[in-house]
Amino acid sequence: MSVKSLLENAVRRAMDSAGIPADCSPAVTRSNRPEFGDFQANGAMAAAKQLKTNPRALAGAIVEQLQQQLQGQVDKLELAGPGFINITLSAAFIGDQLAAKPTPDSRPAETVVVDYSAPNLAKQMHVGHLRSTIIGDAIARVLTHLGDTVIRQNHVGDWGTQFGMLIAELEEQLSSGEQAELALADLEQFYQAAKLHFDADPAFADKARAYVVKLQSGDSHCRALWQQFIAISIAHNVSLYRQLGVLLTEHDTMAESAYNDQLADVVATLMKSGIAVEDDGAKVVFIDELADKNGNPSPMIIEKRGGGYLYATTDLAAARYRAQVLRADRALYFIDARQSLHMKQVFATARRAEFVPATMQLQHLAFGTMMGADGKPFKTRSGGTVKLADLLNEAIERATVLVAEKNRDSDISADELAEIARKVGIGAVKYADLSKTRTNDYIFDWDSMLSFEGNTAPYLQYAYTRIVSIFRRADIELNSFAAAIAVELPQERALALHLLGFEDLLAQVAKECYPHLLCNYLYELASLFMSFYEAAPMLKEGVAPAVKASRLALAKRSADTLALGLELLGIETMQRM
RNA sequence: GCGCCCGUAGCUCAGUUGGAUAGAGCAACGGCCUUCUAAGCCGUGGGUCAGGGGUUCGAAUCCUCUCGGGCGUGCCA
Repeated sequence: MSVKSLLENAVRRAMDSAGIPADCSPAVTRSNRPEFGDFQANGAMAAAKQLKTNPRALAGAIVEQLQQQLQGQVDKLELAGPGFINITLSAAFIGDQLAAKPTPDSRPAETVVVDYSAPNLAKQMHVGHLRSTIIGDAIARVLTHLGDTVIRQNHVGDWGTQFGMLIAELEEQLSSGEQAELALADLEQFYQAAKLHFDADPAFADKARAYVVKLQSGDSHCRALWQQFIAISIAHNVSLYRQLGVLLTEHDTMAESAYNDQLADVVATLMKSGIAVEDDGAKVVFIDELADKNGNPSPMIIEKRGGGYLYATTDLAAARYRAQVLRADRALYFIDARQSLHMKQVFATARRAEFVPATMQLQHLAFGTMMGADGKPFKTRSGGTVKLADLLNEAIERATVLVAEKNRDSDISADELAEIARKVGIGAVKYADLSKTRTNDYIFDWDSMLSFEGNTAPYLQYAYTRIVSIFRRADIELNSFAAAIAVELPQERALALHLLGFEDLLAQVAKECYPHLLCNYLYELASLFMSFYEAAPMLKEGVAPAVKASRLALAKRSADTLALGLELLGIETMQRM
């Protein structure tokens, strides 16, 4: 159990003894100033308000109980201000807690569907897909680490009207002797070519329209062309996922088209139960929960006038599949914030139709848009969308220059430098995204993410290599090292207490799906380690053996936490840089 | 019109179910390398938390209004 949970339990028991109702939180947090101890419990004040009694007296009663409960674990319990309880732990207790293996608080394992990335297969992946892909992957990793059964679902777009045009184009290029892989080597170019063709040649445009219909009615020729197109497009994406260090594979693909044969049933079910009604020729669900202030319910069309389904229909089928076939306890949707209304509509309808049980959680984890330095959506100089592949290549190129500069006099081989640059470049791009609050727009800026200073991936990677370097120099095996920890210096204490909060932090990330919390934690950890490193020599002359061992143990614990934290973010570490 | 989100230092961003004197980084300025990687550390300056009103022991945080910005809003996804 974490130190914080332990304190929360103790304070809660003390609150029981003081006659405080069970719904009052102990409100234990880390103290924000050293003079207020290590932790503070602020729950007495809120409880006093509810009970209409004197907060300081109530806090005093809690402190009295706590004195007995925390015997030996704390050095000092202080009553301050209107009813703050300041807790200073004993150094021995901190050392013992650090020596104990970090065990997560018991948390019931769940089956969690994580829906992320979801590019449209008609085109090459671009920066617009980056946030969903990176953030979703990080959360999937965290949940897996905490013991959940994670089912990744890459809900790729493979069924729009544009596919008629694309397969008609593909057919034509194949008939002129082109190989499919070559024709589709650059999807963006292929799309442009098809579009030009479509606009310039009426006969081709007619064929394209006809092919949409044929494809959707199961024509085998069109279907074969389409499958060829889809397979190559997915292969492109998977290779990008590899380069990005994202765990998605082709097996996680669950395309829109996979639900085609269920759409009629979704609509029929909703019509039959009266949840959907015919309106102006279309089949529509009117959602009262989302009504505006004038009482107009929010409409969601699930079948167009004259037939044809929409993405709402597909999303309803997917929600049902995730509940009834995948048996998920929780489904997470990492989708752009602009689709908030749509997600609310789908969730409300899926629940009302009992496609998903009331016990299953549906969460839309929205994120903002990636902006350029000018505060407008991130584009190339000529105003086009930035391809993901180009972005990653540029990141590595930029990192290569920087890494080479820093290692002008080092004996690291060219191959290893290239590997370092790759990890630094990719890590920088991912971290820049992960470290901003998910729900806000964020500004993409090469210089700040690769500046190697401040809250960046390179800083964290550097902190890690610095620790590895200590052990290498001392010729001690990092992985197997163990020693008792005795915290003495303030820098040791601060680092130790921060390390003890890791499990709590992960639990919070799993619950709220905010990777930036983990980033902030790791950045603070690295900063605290750097300060500790300056203040607490390990290998230098005159350091007593027990002190040296203790500090090395703290360093090891820091390295392990950094490495694990970065891994959960999907960011690679290295032995030196 | 209606709905959702946002507004914190010059810039980029944190800020926990309301907690004590609102924090980092960059940029600026000043220190620290014959001693574990200076991609670092220590320090200084910098704030009408968009604005008004309210709730209370206490508000960046909750309520309300105003201003400013973004996005969405019946047959694309």
